[in-house]
Amino acid sequence: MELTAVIVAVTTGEPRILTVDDGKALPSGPFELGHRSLQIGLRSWVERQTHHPLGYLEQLYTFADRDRVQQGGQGRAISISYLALTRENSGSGAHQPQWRGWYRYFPWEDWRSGTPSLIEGAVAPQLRAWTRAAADPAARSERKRRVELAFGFSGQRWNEDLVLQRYELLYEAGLIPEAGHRKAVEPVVPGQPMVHDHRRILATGIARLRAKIKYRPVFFELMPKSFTLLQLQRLVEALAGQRLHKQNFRRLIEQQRLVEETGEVCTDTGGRPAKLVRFRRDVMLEREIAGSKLPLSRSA
Amino acid sequence: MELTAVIVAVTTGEPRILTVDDGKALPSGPFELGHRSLQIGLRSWVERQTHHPLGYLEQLYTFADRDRVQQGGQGRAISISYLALTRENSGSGAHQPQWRGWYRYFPWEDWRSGTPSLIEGAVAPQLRAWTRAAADPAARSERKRRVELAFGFSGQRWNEDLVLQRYELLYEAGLIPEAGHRKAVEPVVPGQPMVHDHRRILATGIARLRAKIKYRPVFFELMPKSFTLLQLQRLVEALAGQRLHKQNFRRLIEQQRLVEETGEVCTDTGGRPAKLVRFRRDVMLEREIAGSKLPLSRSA
DNA sequence: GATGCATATACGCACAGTGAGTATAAGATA
DNA sequence: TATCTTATACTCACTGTGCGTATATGCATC
Repeated sequence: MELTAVIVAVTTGEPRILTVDDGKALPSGPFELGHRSLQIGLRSWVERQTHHPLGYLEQLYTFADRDRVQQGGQGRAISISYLALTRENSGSGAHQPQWRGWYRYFPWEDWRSGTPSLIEGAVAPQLRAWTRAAADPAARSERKRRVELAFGFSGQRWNEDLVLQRYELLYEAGLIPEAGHRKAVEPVVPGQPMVHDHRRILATGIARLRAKIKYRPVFFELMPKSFTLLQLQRLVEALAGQRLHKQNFRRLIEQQRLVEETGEVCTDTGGRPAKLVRFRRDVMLEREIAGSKLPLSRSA
Repeated sequence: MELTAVIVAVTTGEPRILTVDDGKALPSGPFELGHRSLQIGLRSWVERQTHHPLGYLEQLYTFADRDRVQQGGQGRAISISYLALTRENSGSGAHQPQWRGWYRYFPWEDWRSGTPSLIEGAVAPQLRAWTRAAADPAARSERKRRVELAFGFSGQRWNEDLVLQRYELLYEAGLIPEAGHRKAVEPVVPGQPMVHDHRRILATGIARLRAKIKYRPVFFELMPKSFTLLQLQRLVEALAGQRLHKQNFRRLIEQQRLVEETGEVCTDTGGRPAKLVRFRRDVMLEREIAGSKLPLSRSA
């Protein structure tokens, strides 16, 4: 049994993850520690690695497929993955794990400066070729539908949450080196590979985080104690891979009363100094009871 | 390694789960089947049990705590739990698993006929006593806050999604028999216990399902081929444990174009016959790209 | 067969949330 | 001082949603 962790921090506007083996793997290992629960063991392990208190920890998924061969060969290898949010702290030393920007692994996921050029340059044509290569018309239209849905070709908006679906489509289409397709000259989509299914686990983590920030303000775990609203916006944009509307972002944060002013200002913003704010920890919990999208009946 | 499944069906307006051991346990077992993935193995196993195709299957959570002692004593016992949606089919035979209404295990979760009486009768007073029994004022106010949040005392709306939080609070307060608190005469809250942590797994499943129906129409997996809108509403109400506003529910379903008319009507409704509708499978996939709650910037 | 009952279906209205734009404030810098 | 840059305030339109009223259409009953 093995744990794998997607440990996220955002530094200088870039979302990064903690990696080992020169960026080719996520930190993982057999965590047969003496702790009462996996969660607690993982938490202390991550805190030793990052020298930062771990704000948020969440289980992602458990893989236990037969392809995952266990060392020793008896039974299935089980891999439990976690998502953790923290802040980067340059742990020195040669054998320290390293922080890497996550868009290096998924360059097609960063839409902050508009549509990434590799979408039209590499992804779209190769996915279209894969679509055409389907065996029968039914499979072809099914592929077409999935591609259009996940990548927003044909007009739909790009949905930043579908990270995993997009990765799996590319994988299925043989455009991901990890798929290990036979053809030697197989063209692949840019993006650094990882060992085993680590890039898939990372995609799961990014997708989960992107979905989560919409209904729970977990992003505060990634911020310093005090910050400006623009810094917060840049962080959310970094995670979502999308530009946000500045005025509306402020309104959202303010009307939810997520922050309070510290009284100080930050003058190194270039223009008018911005007020520094801090996160109101107490609302984190209030937010929990938020809304439902069911048409509830209060009276009857 | 063990799999545990929360298998849900809704019959005659009651959400039910497949149980074994006279309702005291969820179906589970060491699934060392020859299948490629756990998912596939579990799917075929459930389909054999229910004689129905399994519409929806989702991993819930993996427990691997030290308290869970493995038979044989080596290492942790790992338990992977799944949520499955299907339709009930009375499998005959004496040793067949049995369907049980899930509110038998969580009577405080059914608000369809107003606030359950056991909330004011048993839950609230005992939770208040537990709150008062905290060691210091800080712990007391923390308990108070958590209780008010989860159970909506002090004015907030009842949030039907917080099934797990409520169960864990009651557990922590010693009001759940499974907690195995020392005191022999410990008063407990009504609700049938289960073996091990099965009731906790069930709570996880209910919570996940209640959250899911808000942004993905999974409830169609639980319906027959054709149905009336009121039947669909009753099913959603059964899952959510809440009454819904009829006109708004219809509007919601219609404007999302989730169903189409079959042309037939159902006359055994009592009053004016209702049109029969069927689910439009194709929108299931469109729905995926739905909305984001981030203040996106489309132009800039 | 007229009447009432029960359910289905249609429509209207108020209000909150949200996408998007314009305008003003306040510091830095040439 | 003029200009640039960023911060902050305000407006407006549109949509989603909670909730109520009105109408349609079958059935049971007298």
